[in-house]
Amino acid sequence: MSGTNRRRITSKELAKLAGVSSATISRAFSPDSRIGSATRDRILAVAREYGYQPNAIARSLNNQRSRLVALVVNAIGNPCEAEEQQLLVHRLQARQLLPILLCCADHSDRLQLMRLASTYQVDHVVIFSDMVSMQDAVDIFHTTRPIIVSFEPLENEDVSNIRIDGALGAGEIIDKIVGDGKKRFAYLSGTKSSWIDKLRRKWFADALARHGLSFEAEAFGDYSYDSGFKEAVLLLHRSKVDAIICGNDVMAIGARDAARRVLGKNTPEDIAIVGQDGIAMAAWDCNDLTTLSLDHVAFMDAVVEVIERHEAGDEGPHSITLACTPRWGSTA
Amino acid sequence: MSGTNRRRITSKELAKLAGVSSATISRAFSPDSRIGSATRDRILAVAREYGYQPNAIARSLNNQRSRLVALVVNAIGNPCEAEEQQLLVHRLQARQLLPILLCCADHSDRLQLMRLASTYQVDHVVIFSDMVSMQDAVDIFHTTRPIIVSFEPLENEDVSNIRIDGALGAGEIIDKIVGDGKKRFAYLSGTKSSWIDKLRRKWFADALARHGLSFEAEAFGDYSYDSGFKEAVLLLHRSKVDAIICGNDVMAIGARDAARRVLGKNTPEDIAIVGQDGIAMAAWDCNDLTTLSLDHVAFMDAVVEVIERHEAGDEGPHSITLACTPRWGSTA
DNA sequence: TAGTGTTGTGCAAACGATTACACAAACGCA
DNA sequence: TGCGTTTGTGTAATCGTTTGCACAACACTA
Repeated sequence: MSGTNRRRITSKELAKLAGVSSATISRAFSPDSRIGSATRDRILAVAREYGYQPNAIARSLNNQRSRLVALVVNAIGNPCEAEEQQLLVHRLQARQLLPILLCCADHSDRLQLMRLASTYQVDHVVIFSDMVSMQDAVDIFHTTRPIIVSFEPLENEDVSNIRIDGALGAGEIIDKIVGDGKKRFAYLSGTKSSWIDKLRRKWFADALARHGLSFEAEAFGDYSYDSGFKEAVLLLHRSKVDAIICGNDVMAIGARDAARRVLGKNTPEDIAIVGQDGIAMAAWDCNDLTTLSLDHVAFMDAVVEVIERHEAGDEGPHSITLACTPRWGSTA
Repeated sequence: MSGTNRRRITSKELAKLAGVSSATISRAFSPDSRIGSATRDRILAVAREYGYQPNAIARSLNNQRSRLVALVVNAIGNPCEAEEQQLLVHRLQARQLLPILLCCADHSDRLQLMRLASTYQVDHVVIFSDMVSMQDAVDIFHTTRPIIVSFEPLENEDVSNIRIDGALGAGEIIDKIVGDGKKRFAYLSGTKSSWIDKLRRKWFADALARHGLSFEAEAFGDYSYDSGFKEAVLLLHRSKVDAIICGNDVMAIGARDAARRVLGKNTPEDIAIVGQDGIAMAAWDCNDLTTLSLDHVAFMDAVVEVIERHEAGDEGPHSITLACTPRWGSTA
């Protein structure tokens, strides 16, 4: 049991040791199957002694269920995704499902990566990344119904989705800032290409429109602190805005630091700064960010609920909508 | 090709369609195997047409290599681990290895989780978590030689390891702080049980000893901002320390906020605060933390190097040591 | 032209489990 | 006692690949 035995013992070998057939070994490890309880106990004892565990690969081949889940994400380093992934991974583990992580950073070949994962016959696929197209996901994982995290109703009826809607929350935030006397807004995007980012921007743009306002300036970062900092400096040098809505919290913190350090502007008096995501860090004393926040726990609960329905055989497609709500901090 | 076909086509079926045997299909997908290039091209064309990809589960069963890697971590939410994992996942993906994430947060049954992963016949195991004992890891993954990230030379000769040594760097930091006139030090631990934390503490304690000093106070958090904040408040209320060494950067930021907000003490004049890890956030303008920093890129390069040696058949065990160096910020 | 490689392909046996089917033993009941 | 049911176990097929072996076709060489 202790020490390294290079080879793992197989059910057939264990069968010989326990004086039964390999079928009986298998039954000893399946909770509800016809087997004498004395036999099962004996087998489990012998199995423990020799460190036997059924080979999940062989089992998957036979069952046609791998109990693997592909998680397609942009980046782990991004705190927002990290928080969500943490929650999701725990929920999966509790259900004896193992997550395979696919990280779609810019340089990697996302499609090839997804194809590779799909050859492992994953039982479920959760797409968090807005860098892969829905159609690609459906094509590549054509045996599982993917679960897509989206920000608008989907026209494709082959995917289940979790939809996130921040229109109302964005409205509340804009109302407050306009009420405080700010008039000149800028939007600092997370990426140029992301359709998620475009939608988030639209929530705020629509809210501004109701006040007869619109974004006077735009900038594009990459969701990182550094890009938030740099773009905010450029933005504030070239236009006289008094409010910046940022694509995520991390960029908002960067923008806040830039305003304070480079231009000597304080929040919320001189300039209002708003984030999006509602990561834990936003609530830290040194940040205390006003942000359009998503309840990550509810979010991941929703994902797991859809997974469970799929597991139960009800492939839907299912759709769940979650609303974002403001977190009021001292930056706006 | 587009649209959802529930069932995946098998090599035998494709063989029929292409007018060859399934063995030939297999050979078409193995880079160097005896097969006519005309046949291969034809098969690949037909395969593309029907969306065929060899089943990795079946292949793994036959090959005895799954190309799966188990990553045993404490938590993804922790920025330090997230940064490292991000780097590692990319490197694995580039080598067509897929990571399975095992998250050892407090409540989950770590051993059962590792046993589950081991049934998937993972080719490699990387243990980042100090919540699992080395012996458990070796026992459970007895067919692969685990790679352990450790902070001291290991006596167990069955594991490869990456050893992290911060003794020198800690010395530099302590020298500087003592040189600045500070005399009363506290250590704010990440956890009570972690042996990693104990070793990190020792680096600083040894350095203090060379100045004839020692830690006057201790506190225990859980590596989170909130715990850093809370414990620092308690610590500063019950003792008159003028320097706090923290178990990680996030706690250091919490402690800094607590000192500033609750007690009105500024760094580095009133109190010196030091972190450990060297996460990206430490360098943000709003933090500018002095911290004992590890080069995460070099760290993950080392992990991958060991994996590659194992893949090449040289199971070592291998050991690589990395040193931590100070990052000088404005908090100490 | 016969002899020797070399190439390309198919057959069939693994890989390590699960499970439908068959069958013997044990049991319940009239 | 005899029949029907339940219980426990074994046999063998199956899941979808890979690969050693055999063999035919072809290309060289002498």
